[in-house]
Amino acid sequence: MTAREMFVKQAKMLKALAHESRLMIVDRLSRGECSAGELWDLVGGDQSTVSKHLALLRAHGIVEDRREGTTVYYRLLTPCVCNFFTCATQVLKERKR
Amino acid sequence: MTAREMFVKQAKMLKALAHESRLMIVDRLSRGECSAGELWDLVGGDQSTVSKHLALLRAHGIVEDRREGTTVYYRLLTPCVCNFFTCATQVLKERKR
DNA sequence: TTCGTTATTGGTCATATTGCCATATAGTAA
DNA sequence: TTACTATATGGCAATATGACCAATAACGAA
Repeated sequence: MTAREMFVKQAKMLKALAHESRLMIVDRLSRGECSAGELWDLVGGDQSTVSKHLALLRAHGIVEDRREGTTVYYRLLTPCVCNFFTCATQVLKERKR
Repeated sequence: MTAREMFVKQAKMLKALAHESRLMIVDRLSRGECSAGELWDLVGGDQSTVSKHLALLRAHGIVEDRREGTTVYYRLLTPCVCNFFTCATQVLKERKR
């Protein structure tokens, strides 16, 4: 893989995370599995909008789902995405100086 | 600051990074200061496009510039953004499993 | 089967992002 | 001043993204 291809992949990953609602979802999932409904309660707005955010995260391999009856539970596929929060917090903190 | 506001800020930061060309720029700057022209050579495309990417990074406090004659040098304002690369690499590696 | 609940998908519109062209600005040198 | 180099900005068209509404699908219970 060329360096450029690597940057393209990384950019796609970042884009998949770079949204307020999706960050909320990831943050919540970092504390454990959670149903789509609960995530909707958390994020607000239209239910289909939240579902689409989940679909996007799924498409990028950030979350996985499992169905139990009518309920779909989501969990982080790669818990290390939480490192992004640590990074982002650090950067925002730096900026204040 | 509410949790939501925090997510909004983090999302903006991630968006500012979430582009192939801007990642290339940040990666290059992580190895030291560099002129706009050199960054253009690196990234390719139109000069004004690269300039706009730089302006965006500047607007988000990710890079700083300094002018020396007609040349403008850029550097990372918050070197810790490099942590994002480490994170992203980890996540992409995890996905392959 | 039909009903009710939960979640996803399709359609559409508004807005944001990106890239290129042309132009403008900042600085140096003659 | 003019000419030249290095960068930045304005404008526009193409594309991408996000939010909502409506319709659909998946499942359990009756």
